[in-house]
Amino acid sequence: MENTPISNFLQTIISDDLAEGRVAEVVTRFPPEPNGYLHIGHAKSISVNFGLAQANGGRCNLRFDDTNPEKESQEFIESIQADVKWLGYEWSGEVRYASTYFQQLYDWAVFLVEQGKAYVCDLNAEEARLYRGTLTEAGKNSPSRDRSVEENLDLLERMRAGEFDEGAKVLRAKIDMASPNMNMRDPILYRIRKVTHHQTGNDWVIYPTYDFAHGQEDAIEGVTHSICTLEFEDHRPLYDWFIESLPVNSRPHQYEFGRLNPSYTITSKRKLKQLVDEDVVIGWDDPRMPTVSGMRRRGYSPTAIRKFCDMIGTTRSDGVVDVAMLEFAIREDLNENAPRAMAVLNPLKVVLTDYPVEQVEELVTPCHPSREDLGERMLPFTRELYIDADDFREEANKKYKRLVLGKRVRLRNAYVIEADEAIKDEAGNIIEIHAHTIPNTLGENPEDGIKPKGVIQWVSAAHGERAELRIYDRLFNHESPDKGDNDFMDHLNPESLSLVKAAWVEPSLKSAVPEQRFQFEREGYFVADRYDHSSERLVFNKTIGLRDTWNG
RNA sequence: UGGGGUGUCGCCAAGCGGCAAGGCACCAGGUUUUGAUCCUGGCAUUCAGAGGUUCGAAUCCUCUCACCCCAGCCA
Repeated sequence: MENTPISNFLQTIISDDLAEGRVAEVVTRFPPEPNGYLHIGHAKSISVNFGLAQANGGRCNLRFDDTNPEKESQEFIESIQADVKWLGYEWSGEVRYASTYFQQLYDWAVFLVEQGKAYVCDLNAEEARLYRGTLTEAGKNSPSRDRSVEENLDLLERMRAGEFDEGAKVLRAKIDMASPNMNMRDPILYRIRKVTHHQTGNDWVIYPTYDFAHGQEDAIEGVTHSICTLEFEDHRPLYDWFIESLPVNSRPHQYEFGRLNPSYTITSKRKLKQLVDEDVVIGWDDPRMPTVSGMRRRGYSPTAIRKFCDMIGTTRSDGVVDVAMLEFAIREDLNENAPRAMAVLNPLKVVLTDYPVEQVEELVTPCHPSREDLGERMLPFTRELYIDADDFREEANKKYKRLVLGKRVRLRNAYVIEADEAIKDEAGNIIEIHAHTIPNTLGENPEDGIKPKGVIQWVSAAHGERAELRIYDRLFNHESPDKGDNDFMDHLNPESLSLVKAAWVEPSLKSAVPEQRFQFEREGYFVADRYDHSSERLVFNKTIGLRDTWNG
């Protein structure tokens, strides 16, 4: 992958550290907890961490922060690895797990106890909350705070041995219950959880908390720049406290950046899970989901997602990014790289009355207007065709550039035709158009000088293929669905999915393979569904429409 | 109201004492067998606000205001 030059506050810090010799090699890490699928916000974190390592000749680890077995699973571990790979990144060495450091972490906990810097606390969760104080009032010391080192050592060992019930005891750091930073009020290092861990099985009944684990994991791996989001800023003093209190063999530093908030979307794992659990969407990889796997199924490319992350930059300010930028990124990639094809979503039959009944012309057409390397495909042209019902009107003003009775239009990549008659049923609905071709207009303008004003797509009625088209729109119709008093469930877009069960598409599409992307001309970008599409059943998902500046 | 942060065009974002990059969006033209693409031009006398320092401030100082995060044995 190309090393695009990055310029942001993190790169500045790294450049200085390298220049001053504070670090010899840049080591970062992407540390997801395997308790859900990756979403666009994670994609940004991945882009930041892997991107910085790449740009500075360093390395980036993939490390599962699996310190809370209750919420985690192997399913998520696998999906996360697949997503990172799909995005085009390669982690350094083997996949890491916080759980492989559990023994080291425990040894360090013992060390803190021996130093008189940690103690076993008997307060239950409710009591601990009361003792913690509030944002404006100092907390009170736990009655367990002054236990002897010997007693603490004994109790900790027995916690590990499973002698106590869940919640009965915790190990806490002895720092300062009056600290204005809540994280420093004797934070919890270990809690008792008698559950099977997806990696370590039943080896442990006590598990380290994020705070006690994260910085030490970084130190063990030699991470130099531990990059996370802004909400962890208050944890940095604690992160440093552990690193300075423990005999670790490297000195990582934590830096924070502002998390990504795209408009019209939510990125809370809890809320995304709710959408899945309540069947609002069909799963984590529903094409409407802002998950990496959802965007993949929707037709977004890794290139576009990475481009988007580069476009929005990395800063410490917290804002809402217009999804139009994401849409721009995917259009830019697909405009350049997606082969063109024709599809008719709302079919209206056209009979070319002057065209021989049995005749079939094989029109060889480029797959892309400027990319010759994308090849050609064959378009069969016949007497009966389908065009989109929206592309015909009995009468219209001059702004309308499609087919009108008595007027001409260009059939894309084929002839100019002129509409003669609209055939209607008893109810007055137009069911068929009779038209005729203008001679010698294949690749040429009409000889009489009367040029058609517009161009429309078409599919041969005799050769077209039926296809199911899934038309997606944004999942929410509110710019910030979950900000302030908003209940995101109140802002679901009822039209986020509409099915076109029987569109007509050009025959070349029969050979499309799952995940192949196309531009259906004048309609938008579509991708053959990753799971449901086959040559026997054509299924395409709409990724994004073409930019539309026509307000008529 | 304790602590930690952030405030530069509708949105994102450069800028780090010398006189406001860029992208998205938008608007106006041009090209065009996709009302797409592409091309050209427009789009902050002003940097949350008020004072101050300075020949000179978005950049330094002071105060004010707004918004975000923190009281999980979640991460």
